[in-house]
Amino acid sequence: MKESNSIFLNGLNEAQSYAVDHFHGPLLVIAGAGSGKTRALTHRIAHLITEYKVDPSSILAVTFTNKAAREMKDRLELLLAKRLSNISHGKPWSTLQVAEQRQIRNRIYREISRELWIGTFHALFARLLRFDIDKFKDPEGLTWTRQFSIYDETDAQSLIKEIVTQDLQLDPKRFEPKKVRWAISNAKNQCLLPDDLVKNEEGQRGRLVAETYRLYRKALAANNALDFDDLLLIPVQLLQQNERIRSYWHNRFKHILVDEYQDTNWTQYELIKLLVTNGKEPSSFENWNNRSVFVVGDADQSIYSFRAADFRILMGFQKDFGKENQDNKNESTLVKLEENYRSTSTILDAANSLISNNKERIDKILRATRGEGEPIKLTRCDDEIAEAEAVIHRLRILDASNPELNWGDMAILYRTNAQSRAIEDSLVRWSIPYIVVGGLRFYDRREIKDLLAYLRLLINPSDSISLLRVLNVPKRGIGKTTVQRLSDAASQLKIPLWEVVSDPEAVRSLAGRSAKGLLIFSELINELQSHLLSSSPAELVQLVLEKSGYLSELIATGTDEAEERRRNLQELVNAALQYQEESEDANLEGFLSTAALSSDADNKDTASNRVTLMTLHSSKGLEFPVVCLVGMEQGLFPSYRSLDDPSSLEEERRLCYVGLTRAKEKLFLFHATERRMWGGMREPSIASIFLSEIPEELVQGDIPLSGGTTLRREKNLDRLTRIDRQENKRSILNEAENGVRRKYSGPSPGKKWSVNDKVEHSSFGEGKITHVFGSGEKISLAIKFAGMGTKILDPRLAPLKLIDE
DNA sequence: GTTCACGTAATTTTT
DNA sequence: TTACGTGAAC
Repeated sequence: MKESNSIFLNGLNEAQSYAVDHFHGPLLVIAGAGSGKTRALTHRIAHLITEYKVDPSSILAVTFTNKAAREMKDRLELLLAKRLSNISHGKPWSTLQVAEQRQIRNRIYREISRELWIGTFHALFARLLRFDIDKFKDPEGLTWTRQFSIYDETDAQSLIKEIVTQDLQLDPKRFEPKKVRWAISNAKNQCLLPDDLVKNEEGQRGRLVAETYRLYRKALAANNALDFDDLLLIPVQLLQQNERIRSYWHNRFKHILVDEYQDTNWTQYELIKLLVTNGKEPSSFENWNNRSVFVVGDADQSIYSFRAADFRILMGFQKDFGKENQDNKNESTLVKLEENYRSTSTILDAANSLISNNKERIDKILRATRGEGEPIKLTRCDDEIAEAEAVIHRLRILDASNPELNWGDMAILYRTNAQSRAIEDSLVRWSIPYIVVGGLRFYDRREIKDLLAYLRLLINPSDSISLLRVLNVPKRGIGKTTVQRLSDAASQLKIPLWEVVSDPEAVRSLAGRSAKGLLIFSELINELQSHLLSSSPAELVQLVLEKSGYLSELIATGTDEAEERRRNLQELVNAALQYQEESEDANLEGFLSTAALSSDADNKDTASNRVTLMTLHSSKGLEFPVVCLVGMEQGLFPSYRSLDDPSSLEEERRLCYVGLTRAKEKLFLFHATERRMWGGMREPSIASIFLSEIPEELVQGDIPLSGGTTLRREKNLDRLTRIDRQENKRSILNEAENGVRRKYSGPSPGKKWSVNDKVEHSSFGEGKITHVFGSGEKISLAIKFAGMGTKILDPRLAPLKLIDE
């Protein structure tokens, strides 16, 4: 069946090759950071199609982000195009004319990539539901149609708030909608229904959460809407209850690949199981002919347990799927990719050492394939402003002294989004181009959400959340009291709000003087609906913009802000056009799904040469030659919520591991001794425990930098600093040398604390100093206490005594 | 019905 | 420090 010497096995190491060539049955690939995981995935798909003659439409590949999906598609297309170029033109891809290349790409698209299902769990199963949700039979009789809306977090929360205040008549201050929403989301991600929650939950509060969950589900159905979690949970229920549909998808998807398997939750796991075994117990599932499930992950990079991900699913993979099969066929179900092609050995040693402090993990190491590189540099700063300046200082030195490095090669990573602000200020001051990933999503801008709400309402008039959003936008003189009266009527009659709004009789009798606006509105919607079948998504966006009066209102306002909004809306038309180009059967439902499920990180264009700012979470799967990791402080990273919970602390440590392993060449760590949390309050902070878990010999320490006070004075000298920037690069380099020299010229006055000293703490007992951070006034110590682990303490405050030997 | 001003709460991480 | 929700004035 298989031709030997597949070109897709060339250039792979033994483990990668084994993974790519695996055909029948389950396989778990433990893939450390930078071990060529995406390479294995794309080569495998190409190999399955070309060597094992697998039909592309029977392949399902699940990624964690849309961006990863796109990258996988692109790389796969290129692999296949190169092969086809050799076969059909007899020459390498790079020597082909542009027209020939395009011709090949088109052919690959038509015959292969169009057929593949590659995407996130949410996107793929939303697609499945667009086929089959009308066949779903809910035990409580709830129904949805294929035109369902997808609610984002805000929509979901307002629905829950309505239930809490209106239906349950509870005080939203005591029974917070946000927390309830979180509890419900958690339940859904563990495959639990309201009834399961009733059984599990003890006490008043738990029962209220379960009741809210039940009502929320009912409300979603009434709006013909699903939240993100439903996109996974409803398919599970549907596949469990409907044997015909289950068999169809089971027979269709013969080869399933899951990336970032450590971050799957139990609902996603259930989906995989249903598709792979057609609902049978996985351990007794035998029929692996021409069928595989191939999961790739790294338990050390599991960072989404707050979203109900559970890396024990990864740890249990071998036990779950076909243990007997393994014995019968003498086939191993595990392969480890441990050779790292990304980072210097210094960076890897640091990461390996850090992660070895975790107890719960699969044993695995990263073997370096590259040179030692430079030491990691650690900088202590006075506060977050000084920290930002120190980071920028670093980047400027690099820019000046390494011609091959571009701004686009550098990334600044942080624990929380709020930390970006101080850094952005500094970047602006030094006129360094940058991009913040993961801030406000394009699709979350007010004007965009307004327009999308119109579109959602057009295809799904039951969607009252969308209706309420646009009913009086732009202003039509429809106020709160009118809306309340109409809503009351709708809920008494148990019909969607739209049916009241669109009934002229009802409007006249209920609305009084806002009747006119309401009539205009329902006429508008009716007219727009008449274009639904004949117009493309982009045309519909344009139509809504014009006919609703949204555009003319913005033009009339004439402010800069209105102009910005107008531009964004134009961008939405472009987004719709792009969607139409990219998808075969473009329709409005599809466009709205794409909009709902896209994230800011997906839109990051790697082409532009800018410094990247993002959270550690969004950095997963990426790599940069230069990485700056800021805010390495107890309470910030690790987050204060994890400080007294060992398993959350382990998750924070994994997050740190992810951060460190993003760096290819140069890694810089920063922490501040004082940080403005919110408002004007400054809070002292001590170095992160993670810093003490990186071997000291890999780190070149502390360059003292001028503090916040000096910088604030400098703000007035903005012009001067700009001039400074124009100066030749040597001055910047001198500055750097000075910085380093300062470190060595000033021996620490707090000399009495040094590494390996034995100390006694009044409550922790005897310990040994493993790290000294800073010096003089700003000193803190990492001390390893017997049986207590390592603590970071400020010796000026902590009851510590030096023990002489 | 609309607008504006004031008070209060918030900071983990995201499909 | 900002962003949001509430309430009272227009």
